[in-house]
Amino acid sequence: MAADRTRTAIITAAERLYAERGFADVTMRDIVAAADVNLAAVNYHFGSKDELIAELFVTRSIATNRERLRELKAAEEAGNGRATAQEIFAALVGPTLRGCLGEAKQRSDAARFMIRASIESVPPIRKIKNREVDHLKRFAAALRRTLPDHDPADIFWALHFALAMAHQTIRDTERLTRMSDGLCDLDNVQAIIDRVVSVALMALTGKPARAKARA
Amino acid sequence: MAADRTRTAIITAAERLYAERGFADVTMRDIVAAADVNLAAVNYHFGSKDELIAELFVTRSIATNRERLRELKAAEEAGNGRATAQEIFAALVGPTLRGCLGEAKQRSDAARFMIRASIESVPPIRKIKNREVDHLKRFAAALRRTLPDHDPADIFWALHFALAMAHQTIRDTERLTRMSDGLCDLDNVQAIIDRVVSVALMALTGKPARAKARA
DNA sequence: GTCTATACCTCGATAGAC
DNA sequence: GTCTATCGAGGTATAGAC
Repeated sequence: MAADRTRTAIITAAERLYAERGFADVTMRDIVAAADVNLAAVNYHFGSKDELIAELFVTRSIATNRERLRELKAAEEAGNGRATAQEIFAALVGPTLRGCLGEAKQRSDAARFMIRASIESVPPIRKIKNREVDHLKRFAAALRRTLPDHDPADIFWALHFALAMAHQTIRDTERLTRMSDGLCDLDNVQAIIDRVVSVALMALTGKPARAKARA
Repeated sequence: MAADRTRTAIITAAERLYAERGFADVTMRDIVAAADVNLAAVNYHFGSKDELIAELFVTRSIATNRERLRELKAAEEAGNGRATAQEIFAALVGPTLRGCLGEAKQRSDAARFMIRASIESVPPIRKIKNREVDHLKRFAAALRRTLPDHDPADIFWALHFALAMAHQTIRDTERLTRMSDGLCDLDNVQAIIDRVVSVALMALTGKPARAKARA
């Protein structure tokens, strides 16, 4: 239990510092100072700096992925086993976008940490993302159930593009704001989700999205 | 001239090593050993490791941006001052995708370096990318000339999405391949450009792209 | 099993000789 | 311009206290 306290203190301090200052600027000595523990405690509990970062990222990723699957299941149950393509894309990009965009003031350390992870793409996190494939295959499978006549390759491309748009929007919020001189509204998260989903749908079907597929 | 030789040797060796092994695994001592120069030479000629990386990236970026603008101008001249939206998007994403995708064996160090830069997004390179805004505004301006009745915000969103799709395709080639079990063809670069452009167009106009706007 | 003090090694940077 | 020597910072490893 004393062990738990130290471990938790490290996790909390590390997530906060990385969220605030990014991965490049935070050293292990910074973290242990903030957590008020000994330098060697990080290696004892996590093995290495990279494994600490990996654990932080995995914890938050699991939460996001769970929320994605929850939305997917809910849509499938509401549709008697078939979600609409629109709902599937929304389940994929909605949780991430809702977590990372919106009013900056009230953002949690967890949300800001995930934004950093997206922007800075440090080696331990890259390795984990490469294993995200199985999770994505579930959304591909859902789309194939809904659109059995579609070319499977087009389905994968559409998923790939949906993720691309969502992640780049999180990553390059600032560039989009500056390029558009503030014209692109990045506070209305639902509007952004709708936009990404609608483009992903068009990528898939070659047609503009109908406003509402099901009430 | 002796100075030039040293400087060039460092640049060549650094680009090759970064291309081969990524930024995280290559130290300055690796670079100077490969270039057969003294350790202090890097700091003398470039100031710091980060400035060396920045110079490598800027050099290659300028080449890409020049090619983008060349394509844009060519299309505008062919269209008497107005390029089609299709041509504008193609000018934006074509040079990058042609440089970074396609047959892996014949990829130059320069191309592989740019792929690494895209994937690993190391601090000095992030800083430079943030100044890319002026370049993008030229493409926004071209689109506004071609589509004067469109909502400007939609134009910026479409440009943002086009870049997102292109960069993610370069960055996550492997994930897309694995997710689709090899079904998505990443060797046919022109087909990928067409796909990205067509989705960007739909994002902009809300309609599927016509096959050829102008012969 | 948990934690601490401390030493080690690699890396980027720099001062000063040539 | 180039080189040697060395410094400080950062991540890691270990020996031993509790």
